[in-house]
Formats: sequence, structure tokens, C-alpha cells
Amino acid sequence: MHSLAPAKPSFKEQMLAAREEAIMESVNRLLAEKGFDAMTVDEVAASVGIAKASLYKHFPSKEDLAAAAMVRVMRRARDFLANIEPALPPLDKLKATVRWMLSVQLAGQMPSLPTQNSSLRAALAGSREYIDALLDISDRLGGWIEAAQAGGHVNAGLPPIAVLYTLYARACDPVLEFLKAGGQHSDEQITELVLATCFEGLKAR
Amino acid sequence: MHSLAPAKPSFKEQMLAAREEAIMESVNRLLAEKGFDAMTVDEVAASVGIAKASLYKHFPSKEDLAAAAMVRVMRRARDFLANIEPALPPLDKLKATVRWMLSVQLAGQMPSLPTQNSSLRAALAGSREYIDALLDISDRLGGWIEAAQAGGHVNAGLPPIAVLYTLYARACDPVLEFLKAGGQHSDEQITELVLATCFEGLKAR
DNA sequence: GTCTATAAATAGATAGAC
DNA sequence: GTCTATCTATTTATAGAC
Repeated sequence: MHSLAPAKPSFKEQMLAAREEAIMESVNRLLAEKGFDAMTVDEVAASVGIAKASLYKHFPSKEDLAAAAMVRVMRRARDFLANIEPALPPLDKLKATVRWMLSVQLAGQMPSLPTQNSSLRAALAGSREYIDALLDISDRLGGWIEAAQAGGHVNAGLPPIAVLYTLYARACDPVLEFLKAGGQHSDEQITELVLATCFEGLKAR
Repeated sequence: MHSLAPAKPSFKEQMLAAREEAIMESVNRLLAEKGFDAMTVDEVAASVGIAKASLYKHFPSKEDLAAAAMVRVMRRARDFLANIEPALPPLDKLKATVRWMLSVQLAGQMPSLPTQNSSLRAALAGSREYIDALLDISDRLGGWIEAAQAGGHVNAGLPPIAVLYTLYARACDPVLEFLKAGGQHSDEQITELVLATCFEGLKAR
């Protein structure tokens, strides 16, 4: 009978996948460092160690290149959420999610979000995979937020959408970069500080 | 006797100042919308309504142009802080500061912060006026933060520098853009939501 | 100082050999 | 698919007349 699982990749396909993985890694790092507009295709090619023309054999445009990297991050986020221990209280699931986003950013692999009228925005809006992953993630987080509010663990006076956006914003929180530049705190300390300010607030309790 | 006050500006000087003011306004808006890298000098010139070459008579480079706009914002921030009612409790001074930053961002006049290794960063680091204003602002806010912590109004477990950065980060908080795009909330509501999450945190109290 | 026109550099993207 | 070399458009910046 026919299998629904993907066929075992050939050696050639594995090589290609590894190459594209290397490209995505570089693109994510450059997107994190400089953003879409400042990132040049020449830099990407140099960083991967291939010719620019070769890069264009893999991805038809700079937008597609960056969009693929964004899709990859979104997929990983979705996978992370799907594997969170279901028995955890909703609030802890939200904290685990933020912790994951912070770890990705500290690893220099969180692409900075595209500016308002960027050509990347249009590419993402037209990417089925990106939109699907985003909706999937938002649905799951939204459920946890409402459950946490119902349980009295998250401020019920806040619209769930505002809570969702506040969590998303941690993925590009400049506080991490600032504190890291200060050199006074370890990655773990920075993570705990941002988590604390996010959930506990600045005011004393 | 000689006066220490600046001389009354001539009509010509006033015209020049008004022109440069218009330039700064456009630059701030474009920096807020697209960031330094995506903003082009052509756009600035078109937005102001003068020729590009004329722009270069006012500012020697794109970096200087953007840096001048950043300095202008920093000066305004410093002036705002200097005029906050001294009798207010430190925590309320901090809240008023965040409120001001949010209002500037909602007005589309808060330049997005330059990316890590941007040429703008170097220009700002070399700008005496920018650094002076930044230090001035940080000193004043730092004093209020420590006072608020000593008074038990701000979480004393947080390093003051982390609190300072968290406040600074509100100036470029993407939550405002997200909520504004949603169209479900007024600017006032958005302001209160961000203020609440910042100071009260997401967790219920 | 403002303008038009242009230089000089760099970006994204492609041609064509291998 | 990878490479070198190149095209085309755009960008920063400047020349030179008024």
C-alpha cells in the first residue's frame, strides 16, 4: 500500500536540505542583526559561502528568502507550542512560550519584525504557510490567555488581544539587546528579568 | 551690558528655522514609518517639498539628517522631564514619562531605534548633543526609579537599569502599532492598556 | 539656499559557461 | 546547482547655474 509519510530523502535531497538549512540560519541571523531593509543578498551569499546567483536558484527573490526564514521561525514556534505539557496551568504555558521566544532572540535567531510598509510585509501576507502558522499560534495562545483570565491568573481587565500582542512583542524586545550590551547580566538573568517585568509589572506587589 | 540670552532671530533666520523644523518633522515621521535604512533621502526631499540638493545644504549626510531628528526628540524628552511637577510621587513621574513617549509614538513622531550595526548608531554615538541629552534623561529617570524603589512603589528586586530600559522600550513598543491596526481601540485606550501592562504586569493582582 | 542634472556607488536580479 | 561577469534600477551625494 502507499504510505502517507514522506519518502526517505535521497542523499542529494539531504545535501540540498542541509544547504537550505544553512541559508536559513544565516538569513535569520542577519534579519535579527540588521532587519530586512539593511540586509543585502550579497551579505547572505557571503555568509553562507556561495555565490549570489546560486542563492537565487534556491529562492526567487530577497522577499521570498526572508519570508522563508520567517516561516521557519513560525513553524518552530508552532511546534514548540504543540509540545508544551498539556497538564501545565495556562499561565505557565504562556510563560514557557515567552521563555522560548526570549531564548531564540538571545541566540540571535529571531528576525526583527518588518517595518510598516515593507515589501516583506506583502510577501508574508501572501504566504499561506506563514498565515496558517500565525493563526495557529494565535489560536492556541488565545485559548490559554482566556483560560488564565477565567482562572483569575491573568488580569481579566485586559482584552485578550492586548495580552496576545504584549506576549508577541517580547520576541523583539530591545531590553534584551540593551541588557546584553551592558554586560552585567547573564542570558539566564536577562530572561528572568524580562519575564518578571512582563508578568509581574514594574510596580511593587 | 551684554545679554546672555540669545539675540532676537532675524526674519531670515526664522525662515531657515521653520524650514529645518519642517524637515525634522518629515524625517521623524519617515523614521517612525520605515526606519533609517528604508528611508531614502529622495523621500525626505519630496515630503518636505524641496530639492534633494537643497536638503544637503542643511545636512551634510543622511546620517546627520537622521541624527538631527533623533537629537530633536531627545531634547524634547529632556524638556518634558524637566517640566514635570516636582511634587509628584516618583512613580507618577515615571508614568507621566511613559505616557509622553506613547503619545509621541501614536503621533507618528517617534523614530524607530536604529539597528545594531547601523551607520546611524555611529553618528549618534559621536553626537555630543545626543549623548548629553541621553545621559541627562537617564540620570533623571534613574533618580526617580531609585526613589520609587526606596519608597516601595517599584519592585526593588529589579535592577534600576532594567527598569530604565523597560521604560525606554515603550517608546518603540510594537503593541501600539498592532492595536492601532486592529482598529478596535482609541489612542487613549491603547495608552492605558500599555501603561497597565507595563506597570501592573499581565498577572492578576 | 534653491534648483536641475549628473556623478558614483551599491542594490537586486540575471546571463551563460561549466 | 555553482560559478563569474554583467545588467538595470535605485541610492547617496555633488556640480554648477541662478
